[in-house]
Amino acid sequence: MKRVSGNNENMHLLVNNNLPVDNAITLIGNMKMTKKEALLKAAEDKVRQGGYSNFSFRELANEVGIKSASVHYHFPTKADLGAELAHQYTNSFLAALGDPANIKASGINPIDVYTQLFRSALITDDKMCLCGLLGAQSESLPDKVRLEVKRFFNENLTWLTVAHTANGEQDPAQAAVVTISLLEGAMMISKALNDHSYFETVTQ
Amino acid sequence: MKRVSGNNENMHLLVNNNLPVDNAITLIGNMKMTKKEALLKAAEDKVRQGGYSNFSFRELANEVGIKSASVHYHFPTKADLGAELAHQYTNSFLAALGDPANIKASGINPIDVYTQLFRSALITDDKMCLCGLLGAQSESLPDKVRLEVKRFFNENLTWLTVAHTANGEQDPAQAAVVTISLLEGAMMISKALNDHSYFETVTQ
DNA sequence: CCACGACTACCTACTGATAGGTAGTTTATA
DNA sequence: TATAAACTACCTATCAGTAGGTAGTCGTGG
Repeated sequence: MKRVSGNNENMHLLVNNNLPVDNAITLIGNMKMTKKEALLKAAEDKVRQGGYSNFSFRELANEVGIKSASVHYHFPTKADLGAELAHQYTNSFLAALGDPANIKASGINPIDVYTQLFRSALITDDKMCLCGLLGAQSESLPDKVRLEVKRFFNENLTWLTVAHTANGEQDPAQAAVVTISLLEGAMMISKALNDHSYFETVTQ
Repeated sequence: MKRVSGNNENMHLLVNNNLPVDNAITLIGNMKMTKKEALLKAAEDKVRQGGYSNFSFRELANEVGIKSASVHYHFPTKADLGAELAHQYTNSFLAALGDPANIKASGINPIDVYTQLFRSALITDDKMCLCGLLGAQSESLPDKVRLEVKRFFNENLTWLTVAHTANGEQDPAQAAVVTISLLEGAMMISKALNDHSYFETVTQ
């Protein structure tokens, strides 16, 4: 097992990352992360390809190099893993967006920033939006996962409404729903037809 | 087992439906259908709620009143069932749409007809578009299923391009992608937030 | 008589989950 | 400073349940 004892350098690193000081740190694809982080990353890939049932504890465990039973140490149930995954995805997404008012103040259209984040999710990763896919299969999700997916869309609609307000739209709330619908739909079609140019066509 | 022998009335019915004359006819929810049709209907409900992995042969068999092994008589593999499901869904969808030129000629905007078909899919059934959900999880589908999903979107884009051309749009191909993106996206958000009013907001 | 549409009876693989255990680390206490 | 208690991050072994799929059987209708 790879363990890193708490010397001065990586003590600093660990504290900055809010990690338990003695957590096992593993190298996964040149990225330092805890097993828990690695599990979430592996799960994200699977879910963004095929939805909630497209990952299993065994698969994730194999990919990060532990046993499936040990995954239950980090996430008591599959629903817990799914909920935490959606929660962190939403947080990262919002963090990457930044504050729409600040963006507007710096002379940039926040809707372009929003569109660009969707674009990079599709182009860089070649995968669907995690919460888009989960939202579509909302009916079959465990409650706590569905709740986190709802949070994603509510937070996004709030952000977009502020952005459209800053842009002086006459109906910013409606514009927000239209924007997110268009982007999620364009993503879906690009994935279904395996051709990213559909996304570009829509966002032009 | 409920069987209806081929008397004169339903002989007529069967021939009109292109069914093998001696197929076992079952009453499922006041609807006369063969076991095969009933299996497809049951699968459609499941898939439109949770995607391709949201149905199993055992579940379908229970719902139509046969054994899971017997499902293999109608559909050798799960992929065969999924592909035929998507194929028939596409055909029904296109048939319900009709000819965009004829619609336009009768003084109706074909895009309104298209929107209305999506609306009734969402409102009447309270479910996602089958191929929308499958398209989002395209990466994890068996080849023959993915191919049928592609066909759905290609046929829809063709229909919409003709419709927008009839409407005199300057870029009918782009308008087609925008229309389907908007509707699939609005469906996704309405399902995720469990509120059909988002669909109405977008289509206004 | 024979094909159709079921059936019984399996199989192997995999699912999420649990119980109980271990080596090492940290913290509290006396 | 020594020791006890608690915690971390795993492990092995096992469970009952379910997945899709196969082989072979059989009654009924045309």
